[in-house]
Amino acid sequence: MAETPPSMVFPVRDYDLASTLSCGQAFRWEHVGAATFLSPRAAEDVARASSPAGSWGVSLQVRSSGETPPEPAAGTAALRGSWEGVIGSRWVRQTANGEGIVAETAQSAGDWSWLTEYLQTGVDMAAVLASFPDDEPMRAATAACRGLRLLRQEPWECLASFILSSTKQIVQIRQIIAQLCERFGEPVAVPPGHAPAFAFPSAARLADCTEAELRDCKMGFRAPNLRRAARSVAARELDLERLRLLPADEAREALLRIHGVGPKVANCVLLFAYGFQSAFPVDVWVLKALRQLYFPRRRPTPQRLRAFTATHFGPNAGFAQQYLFHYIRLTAKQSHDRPI
DNA sequence: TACCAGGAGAGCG
DNA sequence: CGCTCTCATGGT
Repeated sequence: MAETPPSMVFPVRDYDLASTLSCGQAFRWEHVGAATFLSPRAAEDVARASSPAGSWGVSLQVRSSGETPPEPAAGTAALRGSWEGVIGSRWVRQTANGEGIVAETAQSAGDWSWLTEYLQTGVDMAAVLASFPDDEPMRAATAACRGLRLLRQEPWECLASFILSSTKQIVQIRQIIAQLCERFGEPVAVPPGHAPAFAFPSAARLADCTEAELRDCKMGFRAPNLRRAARSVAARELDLERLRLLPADEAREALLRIHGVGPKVANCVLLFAYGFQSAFPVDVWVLKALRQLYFPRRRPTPQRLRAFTATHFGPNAGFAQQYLFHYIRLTAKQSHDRPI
């Protein structure tokens, strides 16, 4: 008898799975629309607590000073449907229902700590939100992006991904990484009949690639940077695990020594892989948000801006940054969809 | 068609 | 420090 594929329900509130998996922290999650489930049990898990969209995540306490009643943030992706991807060497499908997240794998899932760690389901969002500055921009951002979370990713995949991210649109980063995984990643177990899936290629594997092979994945001038980083990790000149033990500033220094890693990419890795909550990546979008929301009339010098981001947003500045990032992109999209 | 994208590095004043 | 130019590719 074939045993039923593993599935599990994680009860968690204030978790917008769609926004979190698609907002540009990680680049491999695919939305698959209506879920087709491996097992009746998983389908049951999803259906059991399924509820109308409006009642999802209602427990959150943040709202913009007595204005709108709590309802799903405008612009967030549909609650229905699933997200498929690979974490480490495990294929996984995730579906949000009314009470939490239903996860399915293709093979033994062990104790699922690999998934709860990745999703950071144990984070107390009320505490995080309470630590944000009480100003209008943050009120607006947290109200619009309710349930947005930070993932905790594997350092090499995160570093490599963000080396590839510079001056690229998110859709394009996804394409590059998809090709990289398909060509150089180890295949992982998938459900019967499912399209093949691949792990993110190891540093050792990418270190063996020629620059031309990497350029074939359309990464352009980023190819030599990725290759050098891969060789450095593979040769144990750079120990990414060691960085976990360091203070944030020392870990940042180590990352900045990598060719192709500047302040923005270093902060992304500090935040998305190592969980240094103070890291505050400033990309073109966050820069736009900061100027528009906090410095509407004058143009702050880079130095002034650095001082501001280092002090204004508190101990969870990185979290605040992700809310600003998502918020400014939502409003940009909306104004594009429906010009005034 | 132009402009821009989750930048970084090198050269310059 | 702050400015500018280049790098490769494709989306909007």
